[in-house]
Parts: sequence; C-alpha cells; structure tokens
Amino acid sequence: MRADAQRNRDRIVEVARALFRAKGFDAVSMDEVAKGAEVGAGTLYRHFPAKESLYDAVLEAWAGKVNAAVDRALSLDGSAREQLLTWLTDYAAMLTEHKGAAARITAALGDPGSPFAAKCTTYLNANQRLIDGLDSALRPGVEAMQISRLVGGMAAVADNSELPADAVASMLAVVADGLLAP
Amino acid sequence: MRADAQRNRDRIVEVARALFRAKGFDAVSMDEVAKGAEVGAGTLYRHFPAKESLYDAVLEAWAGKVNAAVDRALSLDGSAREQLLTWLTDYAAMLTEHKGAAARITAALGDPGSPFAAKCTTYLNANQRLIDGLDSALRPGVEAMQISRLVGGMAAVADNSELPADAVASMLAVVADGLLAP
DNA sequence: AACTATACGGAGACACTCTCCGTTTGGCAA
DNA sequence: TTGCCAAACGGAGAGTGTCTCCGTATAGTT
Repeated sequence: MRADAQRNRDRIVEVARALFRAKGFDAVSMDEVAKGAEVGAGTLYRHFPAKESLYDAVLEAWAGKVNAAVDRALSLDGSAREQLLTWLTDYAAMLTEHKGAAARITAALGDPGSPFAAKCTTYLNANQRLIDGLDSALRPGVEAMQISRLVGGMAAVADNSELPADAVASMLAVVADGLLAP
Repeated sequence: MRADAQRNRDRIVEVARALFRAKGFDAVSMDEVAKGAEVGAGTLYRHFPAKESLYDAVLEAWAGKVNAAVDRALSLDGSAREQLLTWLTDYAAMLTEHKGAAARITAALGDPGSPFAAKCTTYLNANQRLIDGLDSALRPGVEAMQISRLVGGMAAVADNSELPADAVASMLAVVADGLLAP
C-alpha cells in the first residue's frame, strides 16, 4: 500500500472509532467520517466498501479482549456459577461497549459472508472453551452458538434500551441459572 | 371521518399488512405502500404520521391475542414449568410473526412516547398476570419487565437469524429454567 | 526527469422518509 | 338539485443517507 493510502486509512479508522463510540452506528454518516478524516467519499469507500466494513475495522483490536476474558473467568477461584456469571457479564459488557455492535454481531453469527464473520468465530470459540472448561457443571447439550445468541440477545436489548448495569445483571443471572445443570 | 378517507385508510392498512408480512419492516418502503394502495404519499402520511405508526396499525388486532395466550397457559393442566414454557413459546411466536416486530416492540418497552406504547403495556400486564398466576414457583424478585425483555431479546435474535423452531425452543428452555425458583 | 500504477476527491445517481400546498370531492344546508 | 366549504387528496420536491464513477493528482520506480 502506498504511504499516503496508509496514512488516510489510519486516519479514517481513528476518526470513525471516535464517532461510533460517541454516537452509535446508525447516527454516524459516512460523509461525516470522510469530512472528519479530510478525505473524499471515494477514498473512504475504496478503503471500506461498506459502512459495516468500516465498523468491523473499528472493532478490530477489541475482539482480542474476548479470549482474555474467558481465560480470566475460567481461572477464577470460585464456583462454576461464579465463573459463568463473570464471563457472561464481561461478554455482555464488551458487546455493549460500542452502541449497535451487539445486535449486528449477533445477527451475523450464522452468516459466513458478513464482514463480522471473523469476530463471530472468535466469539463462538470463546464460548466453546468456556463450555469445555466448565464441563459437567452446565446442562447437557448446551452449545456455543446457543450461549452466544442468549447473551447477544440480552446485550442487544440492554444496548437499545440503555439499561443500567443492575438490570442487565439480573437478566444474566436468569440466563446463567438456566445454563447450569438442573 | 369522511367515507373516502375511511376507505383509503382501510386499504392502506390491508396493503401494508401484506407487504410487512412478506418482506419485514425495513424492506418495505412507504412509496411502495402508497403505490399499492393507490394513494399519494401525502394521503398515506396524513393517516399515519410515521412509518412506525403504520406498523402499529398493522399489528393492531394481533396484540389482543396476547391475553388469550396467557389465559391458555395458566389454565393448562401441568407443572409450573410447562405453563411457563407454553407461555414463553406462544409469546415468542407472536413476536416473530411479523418480521422486525420483536426488536421494535422490545426496544419500545420503556418508552411511553413510542407508537407501540399501548402494545407494551398489554405485554407487561400479561407477564404480570403470569407472575401472579405462577406465584411462588418463580424465583423471587422476578418482574414483568424482565421477562418481557428476556423473551423479546430471544425473539429478536430468532427473527434476525431466521432460526428454526427447535433452536428457539432450546433457548427458551434455558430462560424458563432460569426463571423458576432454584 | 519521465513514467505509470496507485490513490484521490467530489459531483451526482439512487433510494428513503416525510412535508407543503394547490386541487378535488364528500356531505350537508338551502 | 344546487352550491358551498371543510376535509381529504396527490405528487413534486426538500432533506438526508449510502455508494459509484471518472477525471485528476501523486508516490515510487526507472
């Protein structure tokens, strides 16, 4: 990539990150990003062929936190319920960190063609590692996809309605108890 | 209301119902509805000041089914778990009957200014009746809003990803077990 | 210094929601 | 029946998005 192209790309992602964090996916226009990064619309769209691709680039580093979170939960010195709840809470928090991300990523869970496909795989693997780690404490037949959807759905609701942390926690507690073996 | 206005309104709702059912909220344009009902855009917007108001009108009758469903569940001859699961399943099925409805209604749950406010109240009341009916079988402190959000979130995920019935059922089973007393 | 692949910018095509306002019409009163 | 006017109509177009096209500029190489 040419040096000017790299510079522009970096600046675009930086500006977009700030805007998305402040206003959420829908409320940010591509024009706004282009103006902020001082590039033309054409340049913006050559780097990121769709708005979702730009969003994906913005979330890049953040996806790496997922594995750290599952490690942390599994290494926790507590009951299976505590470990599970820790992970679910962290997981939901990461999904709601950027407004609009939870619904988008959860919707993409089964779609290999989505710009978020790589992130979905990361998530599913993390949940699988959790299932393996908690082993027999979970109800039989629980799958990674199921947990991803359950928590993704809760995170999307929390995000949409801007719920306080305790409302989210009480919903996650219900999900956690449901996931543990009867 | 003048007779021609009534006729137009009825035709608009009828056309919109068919379109929304077939394509979902986002994929239907107001122009399309106007063309289909053979009215101008101005007429459409006089009857329904926003697209969501039209959607609300389309869902009108359907909201009445909610109370019937909660009655059915409570009068069921079975365990509390069976009653709860029956209701959650019916509830989720009603939310996913129209593409896009689950996410919209769930997002409106705490917003009295939404066009869906009346429907939200109906839902919340239905869940409250369920809580009263099941009484001590549920975990302490469960609220109607909580159940509405939990199931609304699941329904939204199911709707977005077009999940098969058994995938939805397995998620609802987790939620149901979580809601029952430990 | 010349050359070319690469990248740039911004006008504008296209799709949407929603508004404004001149025109038409249903329903009533004389 | 006729005349009136409040109520209703229709559609052009304002405003706001996403994304494309293509003539122009420039980085990096020879």
